[in-house]
Amino acid sequence: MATKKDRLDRIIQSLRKKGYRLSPQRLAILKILAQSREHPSVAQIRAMIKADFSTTSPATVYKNVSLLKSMGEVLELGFGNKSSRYDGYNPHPHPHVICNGCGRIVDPEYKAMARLSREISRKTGFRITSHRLDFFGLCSECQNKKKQIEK
Amino acid sequence: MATKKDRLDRIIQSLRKKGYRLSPQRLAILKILAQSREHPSVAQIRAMIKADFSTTSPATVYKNVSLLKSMGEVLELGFGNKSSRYDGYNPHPHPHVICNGCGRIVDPEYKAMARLSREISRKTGFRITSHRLDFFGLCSECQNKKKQIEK
DNA sequence: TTTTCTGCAAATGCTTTGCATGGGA
DNA sequence: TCCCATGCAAAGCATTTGCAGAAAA
Repeated sequence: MATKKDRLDRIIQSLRKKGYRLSPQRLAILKILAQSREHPSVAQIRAMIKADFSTTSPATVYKNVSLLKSMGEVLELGFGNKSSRYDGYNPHPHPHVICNGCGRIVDPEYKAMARLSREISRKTGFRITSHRLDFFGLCSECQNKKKQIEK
Repeated sequence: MATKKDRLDRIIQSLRKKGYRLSPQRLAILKILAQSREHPSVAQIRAMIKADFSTTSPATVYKNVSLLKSMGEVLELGFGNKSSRYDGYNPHPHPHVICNGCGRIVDPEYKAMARLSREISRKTGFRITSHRLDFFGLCSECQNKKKQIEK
């Protein structure tokens, strides 16, 4: 599947065009964000590159994530207390389903948000520019684990 | 309209039943949360009671909000960076429309979330227990202010 | 060589916790 | 009187910022 590589290349071109450099650390972070569907946190990104770059600081990861966010190449999913998760695979607003057990985040199929957004705009008078739709619950694995414990 | 008072009384009864006390500060915080539709932050609540209780600490407001949250009487709207906003008027999940200009939060009418939630559950295998739907944009007043500036 | 990037440490901002004092019931 | 609640101060955490040295281009 060429899509993932295309996405990575696109971001790399965009960085080059704007005069940013491609350090090995930046490239590693970039690959994770552009190619994984895991919606990783900064700590998770840091853990994933630890084998190759053991001294990479949280600050470096934060700075790179912020840069990509400001370029519109990464979507931040902030939560009240827990740390933010990042989506560089699909950086445009879309629904997320979040497991309260294991913390995994998946993308369900759902296409009707644009229509709903227009409806809300009409009802409230707001000019709506973005949205956020999250569902919280237990994934099937965590449901099973819970059943095991209850036995 | 008796609804607002009813809601306040209901919470007061619930607190009494559980052995919690009704300090004047707690009552003031409670009134704001149960009766206003402003979705205030802790800082805003503190500002609103300042005239009557000038020495009330943030900790006290946080403790009261947390207590009401744990009783299911207040809904917390957490954001990534900004401070949380609280809804004690309608503590059950419902859509919010948030102005990026002035920070106001309003409740649009929308009833179809239960159906959507079931659809997502079927598609993903999650057992969904809660959700969050936010729209971001500019309220009509902030749209007008923006136009004034652009002239 | 120039300028950006990294990574340490310090700073920030919201929220929570600990604890002595105050005050409902 | 008995505990719970308040409010100060300190601690916690995620994130941001400052800066000197490292390293892309």
